[in-house]
Amino acid sequence: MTRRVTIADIAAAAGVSKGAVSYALNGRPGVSETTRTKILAIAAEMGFVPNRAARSLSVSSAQAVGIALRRSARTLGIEPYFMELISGIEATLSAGSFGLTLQIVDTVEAELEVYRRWWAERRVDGVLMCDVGSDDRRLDFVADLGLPAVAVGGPVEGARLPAVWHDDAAPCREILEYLHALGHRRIARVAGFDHLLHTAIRDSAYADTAAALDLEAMETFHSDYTGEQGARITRRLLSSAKRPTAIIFDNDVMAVAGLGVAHELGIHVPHELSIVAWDDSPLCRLTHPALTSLTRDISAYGAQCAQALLSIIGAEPHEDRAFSVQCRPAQLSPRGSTAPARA
Amino acid sequence: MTRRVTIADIAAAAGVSKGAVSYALNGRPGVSETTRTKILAIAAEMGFVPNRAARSLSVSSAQAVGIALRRSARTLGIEPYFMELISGIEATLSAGSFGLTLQIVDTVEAELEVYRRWWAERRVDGVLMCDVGSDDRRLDFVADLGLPAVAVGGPVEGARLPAVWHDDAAPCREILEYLHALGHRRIARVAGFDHLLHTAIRDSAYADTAAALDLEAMETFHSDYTGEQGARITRRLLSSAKRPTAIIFDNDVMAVAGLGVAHELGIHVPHELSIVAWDDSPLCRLTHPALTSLTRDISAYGAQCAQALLSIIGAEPHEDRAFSVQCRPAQLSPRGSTAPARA
DNA sequence: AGGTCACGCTTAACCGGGTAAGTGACCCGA
DNA sequence: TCGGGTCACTTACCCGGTTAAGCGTGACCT
Repeated sequence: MTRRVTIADIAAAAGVSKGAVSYALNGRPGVSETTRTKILAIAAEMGFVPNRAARSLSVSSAQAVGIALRRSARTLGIEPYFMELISGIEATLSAGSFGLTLQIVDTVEAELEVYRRWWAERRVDGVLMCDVGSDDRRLDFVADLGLPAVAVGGPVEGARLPAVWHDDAAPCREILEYLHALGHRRIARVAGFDHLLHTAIRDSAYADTAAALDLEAMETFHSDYTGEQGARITRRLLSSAKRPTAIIFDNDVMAVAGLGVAHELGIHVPHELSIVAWDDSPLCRLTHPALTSLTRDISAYGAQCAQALLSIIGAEPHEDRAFSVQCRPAQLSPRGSTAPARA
Repeated sequence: MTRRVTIADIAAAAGVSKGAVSYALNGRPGVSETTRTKILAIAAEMGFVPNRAARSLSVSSAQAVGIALRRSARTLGIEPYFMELISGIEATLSAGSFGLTLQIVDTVEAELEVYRRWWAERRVDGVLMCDVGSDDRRLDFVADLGLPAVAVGGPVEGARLPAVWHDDAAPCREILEYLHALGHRRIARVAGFDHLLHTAIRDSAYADTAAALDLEAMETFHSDYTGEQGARITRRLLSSAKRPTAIIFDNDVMAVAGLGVAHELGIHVPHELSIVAWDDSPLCRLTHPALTSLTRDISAYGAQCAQALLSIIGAEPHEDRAFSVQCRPAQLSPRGSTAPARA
C-alpha cells in the first residue's frame, strides 16, 4: 500500500509547481494547453484523486448533503417510501459527485442538533428535510442557521425555504369520486400522523369532497403508519354495526395490514370491502387481490428534491432556480381491491 | 449569520495560543487544569465545533464509514432488511460520532470504483460490504486497496477481511425438521440469488438435512428476491400435479407474494399449504395468516458489523479485536402459516 | 549555587489543495 | 527602443486544526 499521490507528486513528476498542477486539473486558465495535457496525463497515470478534506478546507464545501430521518427503524424498514426516495436522491447526487450522509434520529431536538453539528463541522453543504409538519420548528431553525435546505413535502407557507411537493388534494378528490361512482356511501380513512403537513392537506381535501357528495359517512382515523395500528383500526371499523364498504389507507403498509384483517374476519375483498392505498410500492402488487393505489414516482421525486438542493447550494447551473417545485400529482391505479359496492 | 468560530478565535479570547487550545480541547497534557477549564468554558460559550475537513486533513481520518448497496431501488425499498441493517449500523456509528455515507450502485465495477474513490479521497475510513457472494471479487479488491472493510455475511474462507455472520445452516435444519414433524413430505424452497454466499450455505444445509429425513421431495428454485419472481415460482409450484404441502421462502417479500398466490388459487394456508419465511420483518405479521418465520435481530446485526469496522479502523478500544464475529443464529417463530400436513 | 527536570505554554511547521500576487519572457505598437 | 500588455508559470500564503520542538520558569536535589 503506497502513499497517496498528491498534487506535489504530480508537480515533481511534471517538473512544474503545485500551482500549475492545480490550474491544469481544474481547467482554469494559467497554463498552456501543452502543459495541461502533460499534467493531466501524468495525473491519470499516477492515479491521482484529490483529497476531499484538503479541497473542502480550502474551498469550504463538503461536496455532500445530509438527510436525517426521524422515524423508528421498523417504520423505516417496512415503508418502501424512504428507500425509494433515498435511491432517487442518491442517483442525482452521485451524478453531481456529491456524497449522501445519512443519520437516523429519535427526536426533533436530536434532529436539530444534527443539523447544527453538520453545518458547524461543514460536513454537509445542505440538507433535505422529510416529513414536513404543519408547523415545523425545523424550517425556521435551518433558515436561521443559514444551512441550505429543501423541504421534501409542502407547500410551506411563508417559506424561507424552498419545497418540493405535489398536490395531495386532487388525488383525494379522485379517490373519493371513484369510490362514489362505484356506489360506496360509507367510506372510512386510516390516515397517517396527524401532525404531518400532507395529512392535514388530505384531511381537508377529503372533508371538502365528502361534503359535496351524498355520502352517508366519511370518517378519518389517525395512526402512526405502522401495520399494527392499521390493523387495529381496520379491525375496529370492520367489527362495527354499520361497517364501511370502502377504506382508504394513507400508506401501503397499513393497507396490506387492513387487507389481512379483512381476510381474518372473512370479509371478502373487493366484493364486501374495497381498499385503496396511497403510495404504490411493489407491496401493493404482492397481495391478493392486488391493491388499488395511488401511484407516484418516488425515485423521481427524490431526484427532484436533490436537484433543488444542489441548485440552491449553487453546484448546479441555476437557470431555473425556482423557489418551490411542484411535481406531478399521484395517479390512481385501479386494481383488484376495489369493486362496486353491494346493494 | 456570523463567521464560524475557529480555535484561533478561542485562542484570542482566552489569551493563549492555538496550540494550547487544541491541547485543551482534546484532553491532552500540555495545559494546566485551570487554563483547560477556562478554554473549555470559552469554547462552549462561543459554540465552537471543530471543522471536520481541517481535522481530517491533519489527522487523516474522515470520521465516516461508507456503504455501497448494489440492489435496485425497488428491491431496496421493499426489503425491510436493508433499512433495519442501516439503522443498526447508524446507531453504533453515531454513538462513536462517525458519519455514514451511502451510495447506491448498479454493477460490481461501479461498486469497486466507489470504493477506490472513497478511499483515495479519504472520504471514508472504512466500508461495510453487503451481499457477500461465494467468490467475491470485492474482498480481494478492498484488501489490496488497504481499505478497512468488514463483510456483512460470511464466513469468508481464507479471508483477508473480517466478517460478521451467523450460522445459516442450523436454522435450515430447524425449519426442515419442524416441517417434517408436522408431517410434510413434499417441501419446496424459493431461494434468493444463487451467487450469494448464504444462499449456497442454505442450499447445502437443506440438501444435507433432507437426505437424512424421509422426504418425498425437496426442491429449490433460485430467484431474485422480488415479489414478482416469488409469485411466479409459487404459481408454478402450486399448479403442478404433485404440489408441495409446504414452501420455504428465503425472504419475507417472496413469502408474502407466495401467500397472495395461494389465496389467488384458492389454496388455504395453512390447511393446504404451509409457508415459512426468512427474515422476520413486520411484514410477516401484516398478513393473514401471519407468517411463520425465522427471526433475527437485524438492527443488532448491523450494530455488530459497525462495531467490528470501528474496531479495525482503530477508533474503538480494541480489547476484543476478534477477526470474525459470529452472531446468534435466527430463531424459528411459528405463527399461523404453518400447520400439520393433511393426510 | 549549580545542575536537572517537569511543567505550561508558544512557535512553527505540517496536512493537501486553492488562488492572489508576483515574475520573467515574449510580442506588439508607437 | 522603450512602455505596455499578455501569457505561462512560480511563489507564497490561505483554509483550520494537530503536534513536534523550543523555551522560560520554578521546584527539587546534591
